[in-house]
Amino acid sequence: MRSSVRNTILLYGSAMAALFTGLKLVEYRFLVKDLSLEILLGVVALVFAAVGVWAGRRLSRQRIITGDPDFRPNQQELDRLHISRRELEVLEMMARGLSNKEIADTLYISLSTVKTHTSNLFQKLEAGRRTQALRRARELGLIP
Amino acid sequence: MRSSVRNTILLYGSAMAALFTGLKLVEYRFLVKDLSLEILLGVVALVFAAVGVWAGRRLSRQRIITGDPDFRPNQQELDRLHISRRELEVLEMMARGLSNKEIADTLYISLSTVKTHTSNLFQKLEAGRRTQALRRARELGLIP
DNA sequence: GGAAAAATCATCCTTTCGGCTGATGCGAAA
DNA sequence: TTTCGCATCAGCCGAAAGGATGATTTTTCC
Repeated sequence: MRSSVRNTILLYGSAMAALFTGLKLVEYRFLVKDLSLEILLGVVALVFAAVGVWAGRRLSRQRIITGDPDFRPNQQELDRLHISRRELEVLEMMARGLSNKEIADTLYISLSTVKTHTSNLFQKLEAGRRTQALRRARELGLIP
Repeated sequence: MRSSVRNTILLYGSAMAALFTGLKLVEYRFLVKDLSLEILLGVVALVFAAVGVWAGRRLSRQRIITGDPDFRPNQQELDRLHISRRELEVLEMMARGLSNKEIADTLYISLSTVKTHTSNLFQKLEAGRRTQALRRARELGLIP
């Protein structure tokens, strides 16, 4: 697991533990009667669930559908050019008009990583900028 | 005629007149025998012809073929969006992967003018960057 | 288990892009 | 003659893109 992801999980785990401990202390210290134990646990459960959903999505980094479900990239050209699965994902995002930052946010990776992928793509497609890369990718049948 | 174009023609005209006058002076002053009059006139003719070709292209600013001779842009959409002839030309250049500077050099206009056209195109196509504009233009059938 | 490929991330720097604002001239139509 | 659309041009500024260089970790395959 990438260090930044691990750090994020550790950070959130610690934060959750601190929050839970704090709530427990509040419960013991003041013994608030109209806020029952069930409600407290419900709040904690909600917060944990939300964080879990976010962490789960980040860990899985599911592939975003490009919007043309019937299109299949030319596997032969992909193999010939040695375009990896991740590079193709970034290429599809570019084809949708996304900026590098938007691609990073969508795929839950850093801006630096996106720039590495786009730079590698430019080399493989013999392009110097994204409009050229997209034109060539379409000619080769890599994107719709 | 734009002031910059007029200035260019005046500049070249003056330069040509000065060159011709200078050659005439050289001819009278030294009477170089091994360089006949015919050769001098030939050199002058070549220079003038080259400049004339360049000036002629610049004045006419002929439309550059995009490379898909069978494609016809959707005239209905062009009219509906009020995309002018020049804006369409710039759009086609963008679709070929050219930078703004390259478009300016190709169409013999300034970088500022290209930026004005691309900005207007973005507004009409409801895009914020050229990859979005190109995607939308293709969807509307404005470019191949 | 080890090697290679893939994926990830960072930093620095230059160039390009794009928004904003402002401007002038030409040609056609009213 | 005036108005309007189009084409042209400029400058400033911040953001984004892209090249170069370097690095570590994970995944895959032998």
